[in-house]
Amino acid sequence: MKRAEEGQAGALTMQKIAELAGVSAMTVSRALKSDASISPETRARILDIVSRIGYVPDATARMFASRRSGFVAALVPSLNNSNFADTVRGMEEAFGPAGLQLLLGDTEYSLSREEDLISALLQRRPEAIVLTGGVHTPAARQMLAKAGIPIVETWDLPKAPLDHVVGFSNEAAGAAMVHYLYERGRRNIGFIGGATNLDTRGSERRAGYARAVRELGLSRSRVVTFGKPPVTMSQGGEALDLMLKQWPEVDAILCVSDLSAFGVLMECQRRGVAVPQRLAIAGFGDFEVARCCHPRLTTIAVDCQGIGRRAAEIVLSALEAKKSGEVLPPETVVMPFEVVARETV
Amino acid sequence: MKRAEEGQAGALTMQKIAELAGVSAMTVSRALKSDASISPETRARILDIVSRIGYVPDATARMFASRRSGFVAALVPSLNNSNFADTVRGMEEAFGPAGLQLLLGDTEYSLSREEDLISALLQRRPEAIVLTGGVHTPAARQMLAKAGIPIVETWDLPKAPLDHVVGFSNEAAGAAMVHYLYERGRRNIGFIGGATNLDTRGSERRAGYARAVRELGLSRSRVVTFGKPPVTMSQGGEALDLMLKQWPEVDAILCVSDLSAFGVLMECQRRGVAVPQRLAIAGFGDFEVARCCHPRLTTIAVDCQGIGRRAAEIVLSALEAKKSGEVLPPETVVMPFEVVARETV
DNA sequence: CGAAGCTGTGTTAACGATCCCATCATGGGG
DNA sequence: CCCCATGATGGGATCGTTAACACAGCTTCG
Repeated sequence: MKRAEEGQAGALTMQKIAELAGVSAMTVSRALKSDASISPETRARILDIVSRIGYVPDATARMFASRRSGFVAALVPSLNNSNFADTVRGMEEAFGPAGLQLLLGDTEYSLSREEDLISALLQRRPEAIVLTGGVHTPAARQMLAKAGIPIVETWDLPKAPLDHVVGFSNEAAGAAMVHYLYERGRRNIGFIGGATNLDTRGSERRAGYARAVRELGLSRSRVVTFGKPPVTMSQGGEALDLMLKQWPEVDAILCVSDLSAFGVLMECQRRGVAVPQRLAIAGFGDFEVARCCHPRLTTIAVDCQGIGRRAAEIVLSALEAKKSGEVLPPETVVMPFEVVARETV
Repeated sequence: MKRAEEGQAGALTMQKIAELAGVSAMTVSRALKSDASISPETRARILDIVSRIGYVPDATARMFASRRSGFVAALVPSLNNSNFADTVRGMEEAFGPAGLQLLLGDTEYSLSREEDLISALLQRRPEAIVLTGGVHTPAARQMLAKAGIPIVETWDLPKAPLDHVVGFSNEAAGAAMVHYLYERGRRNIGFIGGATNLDTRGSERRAGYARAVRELGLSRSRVVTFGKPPVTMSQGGEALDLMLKQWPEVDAILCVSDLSAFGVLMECQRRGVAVPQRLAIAGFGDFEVARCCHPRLTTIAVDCQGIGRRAAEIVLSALEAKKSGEVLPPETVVMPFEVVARETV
């Protein structure tokens, strides 16, 4: 019964096509590959039959026979974040045409969840894996090393990379924004970010803030941490309250992301705090909301999609090299970031 | 060389484990399944060896041998949209524990891209497929019917469902918001949405708007369409300009999503248009930005994550039924939506 | 003109797990 | 004491495709 239904599709196999075309299964297989040696006439005849009868090759069997899964695993802290979604899109753009399927995992900013996902995804024998960030559990590092596939860490510049890297220095970005605020005359600069170190990129930005404040000889650092990542817009607003209570003299706030910066901005409007006259606000990530809100948010722009695209290109060339037995030496691509001056500073 | 590296992991097979444990490969297989008939001692001994030596079963081979892929395909119009990202998260929460891996595809609001993705994903022999919306190309419908797997269409209530449905009436939602605006005394209500019919949910909402305007006997409908989906925040602002030029008397605007509504709101602030006194604004989707902006956006809330979770539950029960040869009758789950009154109306 | 190389195709043997059935103990009931 | 049900394990066959090699028929070139 169930068999019969599936029979239509399930029974269709290369062998059947081969019989219809009067060739061997192998020839059908060759007809479906672009680079195989087969006469144009035979290929045309087979492809015609294939399309007319609606045969779809079984990718599972192909993977199994060729020992190539056609998968690339990618882990992001959150899919519900336009920056990472852009990176995923960049990867898809490059992997799709190459016939590679992206296996996505959402770590929810948790290293242990990352470890679980790595172990689960490795069962699928991906041909490469793209990670976000440079911090992983020891078990995860071990599994990855043992997997023997190209690895790309993104969005960060790890001290001890596992393999390839496509990222930028979040620490430098944080410092750069402090310098920008300083240039614009701000002297009492605060920082709002997450309460944990789970978002390592956020922690790096905070470290950059602290370094710059020290370097510039500003009297003290004013840091309000709030909530687990991802830090929400609303939490930005709540953090502003704490910030103003503790350091009423603060005249500029650097936020871990545009989302929290937006929350701060809206809370300022509710309280009648003049932005940027009384308080300057800076974000990170150049989210759409930062370009559109009023006043427009000064922020740091990164080419998120470019990170994904570059990561994918590295994976593709590593896989290409692997065909001829080579192993590409680890490569680190440093992506630029840019302070985007708008209206909140 | 390359072989040698992979040798560590690649050479490990059930046969090896079986030899080490002094049993047959079949017994190792049983030890790794939870419901197989095997003695507790044997299982414990095998599992001990497995974990000590770090053997990871090859999911590809398992898929192939058991004719079960462990995949569920899911197509969304855009990953970079918090509503759909939430739906994906809802699915992941339900599929993960069930050992199913989500294969995600991003249709970019294009039916032909959806068709391509369906054809590509079907090669992976997913056990079920979750789609967004109820409109698909004829070729796509045919492929899906032929695949003989459970299908769930989400985020809409298709007239002719392919199989199961978890959605709500976008048309009714659009109409409901018009009625709400009417109750609040607005009589000159406009609509801002995308210029194409690619976003079928958006088109439905517009249809609901048009119907409600007619029903309420409002003099005319005022529709500004702008850009391809996804309609951005900035496009909302630009559309406001067109709206005010064409119909200066408009006193309320219903937007296809919170993102465009937010763009409208910000543009109002730049122009000094008082919201809601002079102009009421309503959005759709209850995005975080709607909850956090100032003034807070009146919108329509849907349980996006719940849609994903319910869709996954239906898939799981359909797969469960399939084991015993049954085919579940098509089920339609209507999710509620709710007008969330805030400060822009 | 024969050796060598190329092209197009077929044959065979995997790939690594699971399925189905057979087999062998073991123990309880007649 | 024997028979049969039950539980635990093993032995092949098998899933659909591709890799590797074989080979026939041509062309090319010394």
